[in-house]
Amino acid sequence: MSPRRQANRNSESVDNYLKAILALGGAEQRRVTSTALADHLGVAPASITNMLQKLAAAATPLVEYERHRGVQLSAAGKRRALEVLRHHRLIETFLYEVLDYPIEEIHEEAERLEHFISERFEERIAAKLGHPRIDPHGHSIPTMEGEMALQNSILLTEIEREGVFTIDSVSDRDALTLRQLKASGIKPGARLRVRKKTEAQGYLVSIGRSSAAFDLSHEAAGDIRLLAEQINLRPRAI
Amino acid sequence: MSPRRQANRNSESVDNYLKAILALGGAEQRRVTSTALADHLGVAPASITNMLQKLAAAATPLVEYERHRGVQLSAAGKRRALEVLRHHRLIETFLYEVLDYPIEEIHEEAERLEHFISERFEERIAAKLGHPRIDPHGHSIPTMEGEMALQNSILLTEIEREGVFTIDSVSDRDALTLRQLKASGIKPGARLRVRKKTEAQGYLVSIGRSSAAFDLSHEAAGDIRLLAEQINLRPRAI
DNA sequence: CCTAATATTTAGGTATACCTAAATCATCGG
DNA sequence: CCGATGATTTAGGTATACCTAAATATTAGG
Repeated sequence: MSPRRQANRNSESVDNYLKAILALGGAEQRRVTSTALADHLGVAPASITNMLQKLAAAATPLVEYERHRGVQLSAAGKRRALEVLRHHRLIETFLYEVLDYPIEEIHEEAERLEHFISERFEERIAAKLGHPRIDPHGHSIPTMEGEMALQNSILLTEIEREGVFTIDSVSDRDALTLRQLKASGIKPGARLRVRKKTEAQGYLVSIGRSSAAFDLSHEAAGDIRLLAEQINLRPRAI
Repeated sequence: MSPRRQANRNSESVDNYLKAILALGGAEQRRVTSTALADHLGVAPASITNMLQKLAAAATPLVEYERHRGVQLSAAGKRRALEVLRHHRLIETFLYEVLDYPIEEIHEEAERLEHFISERFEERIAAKLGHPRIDPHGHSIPTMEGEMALQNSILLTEIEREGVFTIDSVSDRDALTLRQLKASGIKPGARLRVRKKTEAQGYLVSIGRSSAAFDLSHEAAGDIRLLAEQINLRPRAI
């Protein structure tokens, strides 16, 4: 009857800090600055400092933190961050595959629910989906053991030469952008021809075999990753 | 990016107060005392008073409250309470039907998730389930418009005469009790023969056509409701 | 009708997770 | 190498939702 949750579970806020540190630190687990976290989480820098001090001082510290030197996840923190990320991506896959959500709506729902589902729920939806390794955005889903496949892909914004690529993933950062990209046929697995950079740091691209080209803003291009292995480079720069 | 939720949504705590007032006030919406709420929610009586004052003083009050005279839901409070109850029962049905949860585990999971699902999630699982009106415990599910069918059933503990009854619902109040009742074949739709009251306010009953009788504690009997229409009364008291 | 027991409320305190304003630290350019 | 700028932290404050202890209101029994 008590409204309290299990004492061993982190709060939603703590989960979000851990996820943010994981995301901003990248695969190499770089130290993350307070400012970057403040930006990412939409919280005042002073609040970040407070929370990091608390997370570092806990009985089992979730982060390693030194004043003015940024923060990294501890083993326990990384474990939880990956668990929440697994929840997020499994829920997204479930909403898309089982509940027929439009792809641009799965992120927001998963963002809320990821903190509250039980181990059993996680296990059941994973089983229902056949233990998927990739979510509908093309992102890899960490395993139950906290392993995550490295993303062998590069950002569209890092492309220096014209060519034809396979789209690896499209970020769920912004629902509107995602909806627009979907409408243009830009989704994981699709073929993308990069024609040239536009004056405003954007890209002129076309999809599949179509020759109809359109512009991608720099921001939208930053949401698109291309499969590194299948890159078909052309000799001249764009 | 902000960790905050929509400002118009109640907190988990508020939802739980509203649900408790709905449950304790019964179909007739009787006034509910602070003590009853304190008991039900596992919270100190002083905390109840505090919360009720806040709920009553809100811009759109969720309850009507007078010092020392108990509390009732306002129209807005009742609307939200029924929405949360609908969420609870739809989620329970979904966990049971789609995710193959054992019945004694659906309550706890639904209790957490009911506060966090969106309208879209609610609508999608309802559609997937064919807009069910009864949950796996035999409880009726409020409609999207906030209508709930009256339960035309009586508590086993109110039975005064021996007879054969159809089980209408079995409460999800306690997972252990529910598991034990399930193991004895006590579930909605089953036939229950009530033989006699035992010395300790319990009941001697048997299931289906079986003549094997067993004891139900008074507490367990309080979790079982019997279909009022189909009651087959015997002439003598038990 | 009055008092004792019980129910309820008031008062004051805690932890979480935010905030703003002010102070301090780090680093880069001259 | 030293000060200005920007990054970060400290200090002090807010709201939510709980708590305990003390005060007060209600009700029921004699």
